[in-house]
Amino acid sequence: MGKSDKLSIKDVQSAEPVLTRQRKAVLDVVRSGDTHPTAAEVFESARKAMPGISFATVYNSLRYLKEAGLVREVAFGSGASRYDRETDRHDHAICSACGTLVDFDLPGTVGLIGAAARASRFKPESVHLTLVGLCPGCRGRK
Amino acid sequence: MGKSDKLSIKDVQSAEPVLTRQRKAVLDVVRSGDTHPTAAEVFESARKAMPGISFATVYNSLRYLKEAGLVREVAFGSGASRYDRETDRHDHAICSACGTLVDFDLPGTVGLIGAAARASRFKPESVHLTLVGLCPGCRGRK
DNA sequence: TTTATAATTAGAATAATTATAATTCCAGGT
DNA sequence: ACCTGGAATTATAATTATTCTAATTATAAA
Repeated sequence: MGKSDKLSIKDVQSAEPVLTRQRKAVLDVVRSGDTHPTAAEVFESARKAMPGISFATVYNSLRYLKEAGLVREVAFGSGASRYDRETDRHDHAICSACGTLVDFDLPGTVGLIGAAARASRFKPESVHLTLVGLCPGCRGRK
Repeated sequence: MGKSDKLSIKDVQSAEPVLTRQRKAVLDVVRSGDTHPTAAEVFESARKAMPGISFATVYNSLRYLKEAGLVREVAFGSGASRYDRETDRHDHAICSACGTLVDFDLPGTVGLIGAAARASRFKPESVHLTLVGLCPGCRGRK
Protein backbone atom coordinates (compact mmCIF):
# COMPACT_ATOMS: atom_id res chain seq x y z
CA MET A 1 0.00 0.00 0.00
CA GLY A 2 1.14 3.49 0.67
CA LYS A 3 0.68 4.46 -2.90
CA SER A 4 -0.61 7.96 -3.06
CA ASP A 5 -3.51 8.15 -5.41
CA LYS A 6 -5.23 11.45 -5.39
CA LEU A 7 -8.47 11.88 -7.12
CA SER A 8 -9.55 15.39 -7.68
CA ILE A 9 -13.26 15.63 -7.85
CA LYS A 10 -14.37 18.82 -9.40
CA ASP A 11 -17.61 20.59 -8.85
CA VAL A 12 -18.85 18.27 -6.18
CA GLN A 13 -22.24 19.22 -4.98
CA SER A 14 -23.58 18.00 -1.71
CA ALA A 15 -26.65 16.37 -3.21
CA GLU A 16 -24.65 14.34 -5.69
CA PRO A 17 -23.14 11.00 -4.89
CA VAL A 18 -19.45 11.01 -4.10
CA LEU A 19 -17.80 8.53 -6.40
CA THR A 20 -14.45 7.60 -4.99
CA ARG A 21 -12.20 5.38 -7.03
CA GLN A 22 -13.37 2.30 -5.21
CA ARG A 23 -17.03 3.13 -5.59
CA LYS A 24 -16.49 3.86 -9.24
CA ALA A 25 -14.80 0.51 -9.70
CA VAL A 26 -17.71 -1.26 -8.03
CA LEU A 27 -20.22 0.69 -10.07
CA ASP A 28 -18.38 -0.13 -13.27
CA VAL A 29 -18.51 -3.82 -12.47
CA VAL A 30 -22.23 -3.76 -11.89
CA ARG A 31 -22.77 -1.73 -15.03
CA SER A 32 -20.66 -3.82 -17.33
CA GLY A 33 -22.34 -6.89 -18.67
CA ASP A 34 -25.94 -7.80 -18.22
CA THR A 35 -25.56 -10.22 -15.35
CA HIS A 36 -26.76 -9.71 -11.81
CA PRO A 37 -23.62 -10.35 -9.80
CA THR A 38 -23.49 -11.22 -6.13
CA ALA A 39 -21.30 -9.17 -3.80
CA ALA A 40 -18.67 -11.90 -4.05
CA GLU A 41 -18.69 -11.73 -7.83
CA VAL A 42 -18.43 -7.96 -7.74
CA PHE A 43 -15.48 -8.27 -5.40
CA GLU A 44 -13.74 -10.70 -7.69
CA SER A 45 -14.20 -8.51 -10.75
CA ALA A 46 -13.39 -5.26 -8.98
CA ARG A 47 -10.14 -6.79 -7.84
CA LYS A 48 -8.96 -7.10 -11.38
CA ALA A 49 -9.30 -3.37 -11.89
CA MET A 50 -8.16 -2.52 -8.38
CA PRO A 51 -6.17 -5.26 -6.70
CA GLY A 52 -6.15 -3.70 -3.23
CA ILE A 53 -9.88 -3.34 -2.80
CA SER A 54 -11.36 -5.15 0.17
CA PHE A 55 -14.54 -7.08 0.62
CA ALA A 56 -15.72 -4.58 3.20
CA THR A 57 -15.31 -1.76 0.74
CA VAL A 58 -17.32 -3.65 -1.84
CA TYR A 59 -20.14 -4.04 0.64
CA ASN A 60 -19.85 -0.45 1.79
CA SER A 61 -19.82 0.76 -1.79
CA LEU A 62 -22.78 -1.35 -2.81
CA ARG A 63 -24.77 0.00 0.10
CA TYR A 64 -23.74 3.54 -0.72
CA LEU A 65 -24.55 3.15 -4.40
CA LYS A 66 -27.86 1.57 -3.55
CA GLU A 67 -28.78 4.47 -1.30
CA ALA A 68 -27.67 6.88 -3.99
CA GLY A 69 -29.99 5.10 -6.41
CA LEU A 70 -27.23 3.98 -8.77
CA VAL A 71 -27.63 0.25 -8.25
CA ARG A 72 -30.45 -1.91 -7.03
CA GLU A 73 -30.34 -4.89 -4.71
CA VAL A 74 -32.32 -7.93 -5.80
CA ALA A 75 -32.99 -10.74 -3.36
CA PHE A 76 -34.57 -13.81 -4.81
CA GLY A 77 -35.20 -17.13 -3.19
CA SER A 78 -32.21 -18.18 -1.19
CA GLY A 79 -28.53 -17.45 -1.45
CA ALA A 80 -26.79 -14.13 -1.76
CA SER A 81 -28.29 -10.84 -2.85
CA ARG A 82 -27.62 -9.81 -6.41
CA TYR A 83 -27.00 -6.38 -7.78
CA ASP A 84 -28.59 -4.82 -10.75
CA ARG A 85 -27.53 -1.71 -12.58
CA GLU A 86 -30.21 0.85 -11.97
CA THR A 87 -31.57 1.77 -15.32
CA ASP A 88 -35.24 2.37 -15.53
CA ARG A 89 -37.92 0.65 -13.59
CA HIS A 90 -38.22 -2.94 -14.71
CA ASP A 91 -39.51 -6.34 -13.82
CA HIS A 92 -37.79 -9.65 -13.15
CA ALA A 93 -38.21 -13.22 -14.26
CA ILE A 94 -36.60 -15.98 -12.20
CA CYS A 95 -36.10 -19.50 -13.44
CA SER A 96 -37.42 -22.01 -10.94
CA ALA A 97 -35.02 -24.64 -12.26
CA CYS A 98 -31.66 -22.90 -12.58
CA GLY A 99 -32.08 -19.57 -10.83
CA THR A 100 -31.36 -17.43 -13.88
CA LEU A 101 -32.54 -13.88 -13.33
CA VAL A 102 -33.67 -11.86 -16.31
CA ASP A 103 -34.85 -8.27 -16.65
CA PHE A 104 -37.74 -7.20 -18.74
CA ASP A 105 -40.09 -4.29 -18.77
CA LEU A 106 -43.80 -4.59 -18.65
CA PRO A 107 -45.47 -1.24 -19.13
CA GLY A 108 -48.63 -2.48 -17.44
CA THR A 109 -46.92 -2.89 -14.09
CA VAL A 110 -46.81 0.79 -13.21
CA GLY A 111 -50.52 1.02 -13.83
CA LEU A 112 -51.04 -1.11 -10.73
CA ILE A 113 -49.14 1.12 -8.34
CA GLY A 114 -52.18 3.09 -7.27
CA ALA A 115 -54.30 0.04 -6.65
CA ALA A 116 -51.41 -1.64 -4.83
CA ALA A 117 -50.98 1.38 -2.59
CA ARG A 118 -54.66 1.42 -1.79
CA ALA A 119 -54.77 -2.30 -1.07
CA SER A 120 -51.71 -2.23 1.18
CA ARG A 121 -52.19 1.26 2.67
CA PHE A 122 -48.53 1.98 1.94
CA LYS A 123 -47.22 5.24 0.57
CA PRO A 124 -45.83 3.92 -2.71
CA GLU A 125 -42.26 4.36 -3.84
CA SER A 126 -41.83 1.69 -6.48
CA VAL A 127 -43.40 -1.47 -7.80
CA HIS A 128 -42.16 -4.40 -9.70
CA LEU A 129 -43.47 -7.65 -10.97
CA THR A 130 -41.73 -10.97 -10.50
CA LEU A 131 -42.44 -13.85 -12.80
CA VAL A 132 -41.36 -17.30 -11.69
CA GLY A 133 -41.16 -19.93 -14.38
CA LEU A 134 -38.85 -21.83 -16.67
CA CYS A 135 -36.29 -19.93 -18.68
CA PRO A 136 -35.96 -20.81 -22.38
CA GLY A 137 -32.96 -23.05 -21.69
CA CYS A 138 -34.57 -25.10 -18.93
CA ARG A 139 -37.81 -25.25 -20.81
CA GLY A 140 -36.13 -27.04 -23.69
CA ARG A 141 -34.09 -29.28 -21.46
CA LYS A 142 -37.11 -30.58 -19.60
CA MET B 1 -38.94 -56.52 -5.94
CA GLY B 2 -39.62 -59.79 -7.60
CA LYS B 3 -42.79 -61.06 -6.10
CA SER B 4 -45.47 -58.43 -6.21
CA ASP B 5 -46.59 -55.84 -8.70
CA LYS B 6 -49.15 -54.26 -6.49
CA LEU B 7 -48.59 -50.76 -5.26
CA SER B 8 -48.01 -50.32 -1.60
CA ILE B 9 -49.93 -47.75 0.36
CA LYS B 10 -46.75 -45.80 0.53
CA ASP B 11 -46.50 -45.66 -3.26
CA VAL B 12 -50.06 -44.54 -3.65
CA GLN B 13 -49.59 -41.79 -1.16
CA SER B 14 -46.19 -40.71 -2.33
CA ALA B 15 -47.64 -37.64 -4.01
CA GLU B 16 -48.87 -36.40 -0.68
CA PRO B 17 -46.61 -34.68 1.77
CA VAL B 18 -45.47 -36.73 4.72
CA LEU B 19 -46.17 -34.67 7.79
CA THR B 20 -44.10 -35.97 10.63
CA ARG B 21 -44.62 -34.46 14.05
CA GLN B 22 -41.76 -32.05 13.56
CA ARG B 23 -42.92 -30.90 10.15
CA LYS B 24 -46.42 -30.45 11.50
CA ALA B 25 -45.09 -28.33 14.33
CA VAL B 26 -43.17 -26.13 11.89
CA LEU B 27 -46.17 -25.84 9.60
CA ASP B 28 -48.40 -24.89 12.51
CA VAL B 29 -46.03 -22.09 13.48
CA VAL B 30 -46.00 -20.64 9.98
CA ARG B 31 -49.76 -20.94 9.75
CA SER B 32 -50.58 -19.40 13.09
CA GLY B 33 -50.55 -15.64 13.16
CA ASP B 34 -50.18 -13.41 10.19
CA THR B 35 -46.51 -12.63 10.51
CA HIS B 36 -43.75 -13.74 8.16
CA PRO B 37 -41.30 -15.37 10.52
CA THR B 38 -37.66 -16.04 9.78
CA ALA B 39 -36.27 -19.54 10.24
CA ALA B 40 -34.91 -18.44 13.61
CA GLU B 41 -38.32 -17.23 14.71
CA VAL B 42 -39.95 -20.44 13.56
CA PHE B 43 -37.39 -22.37 15.55
CA GLU B 44 -38.08 -20.37 18.67
CA SER B 45 -41.84 -20.86 18.42
CA ALA B 46 -41.66 -24.50 17.43
CA ARG B 47 -39.55 -25.17 20.49
CA LYS B 48 -42.40 -24.19 22.73
CA ALA B 49 -44.59 -26.90 21.25
CA MET B 50 -41.74 -29.35 20.86
CA PRO B 51 -38.78 -28.62 23.10
CA GLY B 52 -36.44 -31.13 21.49
CA ILE B 53 -36.65 -29.87 17.93
CA SER B 54 -33.39 -28.79 16.37
CA PHE B 55 -32.49 -25.90 14.13
CA ALA B 56 -31.51 -28.30 11.38
CA THR B 57 -34.91 -29.93 11.47
CA VAL B 58 -36.57 -26.55 11.19
CA TYR B 59 -34.54 -25.83 8.07
CA ASN B 60 -35.15 -29.31 6.69
CA SER B 61 -38.84 -29.01 7.39
CA LEU B 62 -39.14 -25.57 5.86
CA ARG B 63 -37.43 -26.80 2.72
CA TYR B 64 -39.63 -29.86 2.61
CA LEU B 65 -42.81 -27.87 3.16
CA LYS B 66 -41.76 -25.37 0.56
CA GLU B 67 -41.20 -28.09 -2.01
CA ALA B 68 -44.53 -29.62 -1.06
CA GLY B 69 -46.15 -26.25 -1.72
CA LEU B 70 -47.36 -25.74 1.83
CA VAL B 71 -45.28 -22.71 2.66
CA ARG B 72 -43.56 -20.07 0.58
CA GLU B 73 -40.16 -18.49 1.02
CA VAL B 74 -39.97 -14.75 0.74
CA ALA B 75 -36.62 -12.98 0.41
CA PHE B 76 -36.64 -9.24 0.60
CA GLY B 77 -33.74 -6.89 0.69
CA SER B 78 -31.15 -8.16 3.07
CA GLY B 79 -31.30 -10.34 6.14
CA ALA B 80 -32.89 -13.71 6.57
CA SER B 81 -35.55 -15.27 4.40
CA ARG B 82 -39.05 -15.19 5.74
CA TYR B 83 -41.75 -17.79 5.47
CA ASP B 84 -45.29 -17.25 4.45
CA ARG B 85 -48.17 -19.64 4.78
CA GLU B 86 -49.22 -20.66 1.31
CA THR B 87 -52.77 -19.56 0.87
CA ASP B 88 -53.75 -18.15 -2.45
CA ARG B 89 -51.65 -16.17 -4.81
CA HIS B 90 -50.97 -12.76 -3.36
CA ASP B 91 -48.75 -9.73 -3.56
CA HIS B 92 -46.36 -8.14 -1.09
CA ALA B 93 -45.68 -4.67 0.21
CA ILE B 94 -42.36 -3.98 1.91
CA CYS B 95 -41.67 -0.94 4.06
CA SER B 96 -38.48 0.76 2.96
CA ALA B 97 -38.04 2.22 6.44
CA CYS B 98 -38.70 -0.62 8.85
CA GLY B 99 -38.84 -3.75 6.69
CA THR B 100 -42.41 -4.66 7.55
CA LEU B 101 -43.81 -7.14 5.08
CA VAL B 102 -47.51 -7.15 4.35
CA ASP B 103 -49.64 -9.37 2.13
CA PHE B 104 -52.38 -8.09 -0.07
CA ASP B 105 -54.11 -9.30 -3.16
CA LEU B 106 -54.33 -7.31 -6.32
CA PRO B 107 -56.61 -9.01 -8.83
CA GLY B 108 -54.94 -7.13 -11.68
CA THR B 109 -51.62 -8.86 -11.18
CA VAL B 110 -52.63 -12.17 -12.72
CA GLY B 111 -53.77 -10.34 -15.80
CA LEU B 112 -50.14 -9.54 -16.53
CA ILE B 113 -48.86 -13.09 -16.50
CA GLY B 114 -49.30 -13.61 -20.21
CA ALA B 115 -47.59 -10.38 -21.15
CA ALA B 116 -44.81 -11.09 -18.66
CA ALA B 117 -44.24 -14.52 -20.14
CA ARG B 118 -44.09 -13.07 -23.61
CA ALA B 119 -41.70 -10.31 -22.60
CA SER B 120 -39.36 -12.64 -20.72
CA ARG B 121 -39.78 -15.74 -22.91
CA PHE B 122 -40.28 -17.80 -19.76
CA LYS B 123 -42.83 -20.53 -19.35
CA PRO B 124 -44.86 -18.96 -16.55
CA GLU B 125 -45.55 -20.62 -13.24
CA SER B 126 -46.51 -17.74 -10.98
CA VAL B 127 -46.37 -13.97 -10.73
CA HIS B 128 -46.46 -11.53 -7.97
CA LEU B 129 -46.20 -7.85 -7.50
CA THR B 130 -43.97 -6.18 -4.94
CA LEU B 131 -44.69 -2.69 -3.74
CA VAL B 132 -41.93 -0.85 -1.90
CA GLY B 133 -42.98 2.15 0.11
CA LEU B 134 -43.74 3.40 3.59
CA CYS B 135 -46.04 1.41 5.81
CA PRO B 136 -48.77 3.30 7.66
CA GLY B 137 -46.68 3.41 10.84
CA CYS B 138 -43.54 4.81 9.26
CA ARG B 139 -45.53 7.17 7.15
CA GLY B 140 -46.93 8.86 10.24
CA ARG B 141 -43.65 8.82 12.10
CA LYS B 142 -41.79 10.65 9.34
C1' DT C 1 0.07 23.18 7.18
C1' DT C 2 -3.17 21.92 10.57
C1' DT C 3 -7.44 20.16 11.53
C1' DA C 4 -11.65 17.84 10.83
C1' DT C 5 -14.27 14.61 8.39
C1' DA C 6 -14.91 10.68 5.76
C1' DA C 7 -13.31 6.51 3.31
C1' DT C 8 -10.56 2.39 3.04
C1' DT C 9 -8.45 -1.57 4.72
C1' DA C 10 -7.69 -6.11 7.01
C1' DG C 11 -9.42 -9.01 9.73
C1' DA C 12 -12.52 -10.43 13.35
C1' DA C 13 -17.18 -11.21 14.52
C1' DT C 14 -21.82 -12.35 13.70
C1' DA C 15 -25.69 -14.22 11.14
C1' DA C 16 -27.71 -17.43 8.07
C1' DT C 17 -27.67 -21.65 5.95
C1' DT C 18 -26.16 -26.22 4.59
C1' DA C 19 -23.63 -30.54 5.21
C1' DT C 20 -22.07 -34.59 7.88
C1' DA C 21 -22.31 -38.49 10.63
C1' DA C 22 -24.40 -40.95 14.28
C1' DT C 23 -28.69 -42.23 16.21
C1' DT C 24 -33.63 -43.03 16.34
C1' DC C 25 -38.05 -43.96 14.40
C1' DC C 26 -41.26 -46.55 11.86
C1' DA C 27 -43.30 -49.66 8.31
C1' DG C 28 -43.16 -54.19 6.25
C1' DG C 29 -41.69 -58.73 6.03
C1' DT C 30 -40.24 -63.16 8.29
C1' DA D 1 -42.23 -60.33 18.42
C1' DC D 2 -37.88 -59.56 15.96
C1' DC D 3 -35.26 -58.00 12.19
C1' DT D 4 -34.19 -54.93 8.50
C1' DG D 5 -33.94 -50.90 5.36
C1' DG D 6 -34.83 -46.41 4.56
C1' DA D 7 -36.14 -41.99 5.96
C1' DA D 8 -36.12 -38.50 9.60
C1' DT D 9 -34.01 -36.32 13.35
C1' DT D 10 -30.38 -34.74 16.04
C1' DA D 11 -26.03 -32.39 17.38
C1' DT D 12 -22.44 -30.42 15.64
C1' DA D 13 -19.22 -28.82 12.24
C1' DA D 14 -18.55 -26.35 8.18
C1' DT D 15 -19.71 -22.98 4.80
C1' DT D 16 -21.44 -18.88 3.07
C1' DA D 17 -22.99 -14.16 3.54
C1' DT D 18 -22.78 -9.94 5.72
C1' DT D 19 -21.56 -6.49 9.13
C1' DC D 20 -18.55 -4.46 12.56
C1' DT D 21 -14.21 -2.66 14.57
C1' DA D 22 -10.04 -0.38 14.95
C1' DA D 23 -6.20 1.42 12.71
C1' DT D 24 -4.75 3.90 8.81
C1' DT D 25 -5.02 6.93 4.90
C1' DA D 26 -7.17 10.29 1.95
C1' DT D 27 -9.74 14.55 1.13
C1' DA D 28 -11.64 19.16 2.08
C1' DA D 29 -11.81 23.14 4.79
C1' DA D 30 -9.67 26.61 7.67
